[in-house]
Amino acid sequence: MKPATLKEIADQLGLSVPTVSKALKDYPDVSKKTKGLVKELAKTLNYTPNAFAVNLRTKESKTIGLIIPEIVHHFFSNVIKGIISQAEKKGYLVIILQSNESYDLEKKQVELLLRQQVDGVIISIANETADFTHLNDIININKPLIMFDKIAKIVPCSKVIIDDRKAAYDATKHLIDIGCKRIAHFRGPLLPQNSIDRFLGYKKALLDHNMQYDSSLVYICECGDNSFQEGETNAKKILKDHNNVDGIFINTDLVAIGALTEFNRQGIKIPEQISIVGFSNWFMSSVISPSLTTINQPGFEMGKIAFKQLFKEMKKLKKEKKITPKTITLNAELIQRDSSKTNLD
Amino acid sequence: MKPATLKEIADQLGLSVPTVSKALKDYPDVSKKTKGLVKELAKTLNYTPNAFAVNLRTKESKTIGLIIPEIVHHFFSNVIKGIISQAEKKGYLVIILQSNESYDLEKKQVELLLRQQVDGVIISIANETADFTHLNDIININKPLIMFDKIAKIVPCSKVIIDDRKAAYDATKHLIDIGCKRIAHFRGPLLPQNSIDRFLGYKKALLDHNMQYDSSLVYICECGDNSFQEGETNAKKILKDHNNVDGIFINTDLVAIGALTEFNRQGIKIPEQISIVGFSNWFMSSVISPSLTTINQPGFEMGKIAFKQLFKEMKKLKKEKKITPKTITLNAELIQRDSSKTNLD
DNA sequence: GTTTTTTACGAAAAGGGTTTCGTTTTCACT
DNA sequence: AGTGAAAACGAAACCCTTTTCGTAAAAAAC
Repeated sequence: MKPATLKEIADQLGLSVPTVSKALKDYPDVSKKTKGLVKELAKTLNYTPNAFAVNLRTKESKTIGLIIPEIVHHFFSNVIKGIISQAEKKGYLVIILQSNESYDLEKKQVELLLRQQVDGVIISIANETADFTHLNDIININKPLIMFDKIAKIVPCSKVIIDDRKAAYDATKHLIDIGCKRIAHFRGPLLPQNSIDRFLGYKKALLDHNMQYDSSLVYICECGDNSFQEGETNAKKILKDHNNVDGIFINTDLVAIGALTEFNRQGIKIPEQISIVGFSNWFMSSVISPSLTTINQPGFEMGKIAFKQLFKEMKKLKKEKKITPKTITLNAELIQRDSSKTNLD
Repeated sequence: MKPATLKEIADQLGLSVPTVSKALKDYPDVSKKTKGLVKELAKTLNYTPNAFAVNLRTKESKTIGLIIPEIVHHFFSNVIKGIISQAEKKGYLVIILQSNESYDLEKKQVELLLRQQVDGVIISIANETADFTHLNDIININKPLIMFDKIAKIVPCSKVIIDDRKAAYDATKHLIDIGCKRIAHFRGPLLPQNSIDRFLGYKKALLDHNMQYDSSLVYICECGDNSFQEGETNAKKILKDHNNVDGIFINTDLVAIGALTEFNRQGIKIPEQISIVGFSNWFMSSVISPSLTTINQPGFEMGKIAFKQLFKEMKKLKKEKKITPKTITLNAELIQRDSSKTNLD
């Protein structure tokens, strides 16, 4: 059951290969009669063009690459879903790779994707990544690159993000509004832009409302594989070190849920004694008890928009040489739940 | 910055294209001196072979396809991770598509993958899928196919599964062992083999232990996008219809968590009044309260093994024509947590 | 010094399609 | 009948690499 080729169709009809090719693609210089014959035979032979040959000629693979730090992750899997759904509509397939938050892996994977001649790349960079030559390589061979969520400002490509600083500001302000007097922050790693921005938003909200910023109230989490445990650990630490904390803004939901679990275990009342606000709105957060106040990070939409932008740029690069990078900022709203009910009423 | 080709290297060194090609691949009929020159220039020009041309020649894409019903899903994202991690080791890339539990989409996606000439396919079929010609098509063009989790027994390909019937039997027996007298079952849709098997395991456990099987205690869930809501709905129903139920075995964790949430809301004590056992061991299940007793379904490992089997078959099909399908059954253990503590002590 | 073997390279075909350009055929118009 | 244009097709080049096979030059054997 070998797939049929143009040559076979041509031979059977006494035509040449180019004519058959053109007939199938409705070129104007093929007669209607011939087109009919060709298309009919193509159908009965179940002809599909050999993608390898087409790719070689057209220099397009109709495939894009996606690199993310972690697949088993509510936010990222939503992004994947958004990208795939949109890509499918436009006839593109998506190759997914996982960097495991490792710079070395990320670099290798970019090379892999370029070798496989993907038409474009979408990436959320690893926490470790501080050197961006592998990303600039993509841009230099004139392939479009889109960064989302964890981006690097220096890299001259389009980006899809939320306003992390504002969202963090809102989250912290919410804690202030409900009466928290001493607000801690579990921040993410030092490098990623989004964890920096969330920290800055937290800090600014404090200062804007005449509250003291105390660096000893800021705990760092790796936010990697064992985020949940980090939440538990830091919850223990904070109870020991700062028993007067009455609010915590936490960099990501999974850590927040870990902390919440530990507080529950120790009999600390949430939100009466400590209010908690997470970040990302994992599905889980609506289900645990108490349910978690958090920032909704629209993963599915980010994925869709990231692909749409990539598609635009792929199209544009066929005609022109340069594209002007664009940064798209999506809205991220606070979702108020039980972990931060006001104690002022 | 166009990538270098063999021709460019050949021209610069005054050699022919075939010689350069052979030099890079250490053919014995190229002198050491020439090899040295070629490899050096290849490095400075940053040569990488054009994948399109290689694919066309070798008829391999070093790419496999993966079709799953839903990406935002703890079990499936773990499978994806397992497959990708293993594929990367062997130099394969993975194209992921999502069927959304739709037969039509699944069919189209198989066609897409075949057109893109993937070297093999791994699939967990949609709930809707009852016709398997699209899958047999893959086998007929002599490409290896692996089914996992949601399989179809009729399709002559290798499969990676757990023993759903035994696992369900164990889950139900656990409920019997801790003293439940009237055990309900929230089952999955009617078609998928695994939801049938789980139902049969439930039934057999009842009969083996002299308990009456009552079909009115079996509720059907679609287990699709709104599994959680289905859990809530069915929990409400069962409270109205059968207020003497004291144990439920539920087809999947997400539904179980929905039910649990509803019971919590209505003040039903878990496990004192009703014991619950889920299926799959989502991460969430260990975190909610009470934590959920469940069956651990090893997604990551299933993914790894599925790819390993696919790899074996891809290798084998290069030499021989036929492969003999193999079914690999993994172990799935009961994880006992708080939603089913014994009330017999 | 001639024959045989080995070494080192290149020509050519193949893989399957796309696209440009030229050629033949057909038809319309004077 | 003669000219010009339009219609319908095919030759050839191209995309880049791989592999078989043939050949020339160099080395070894007699």
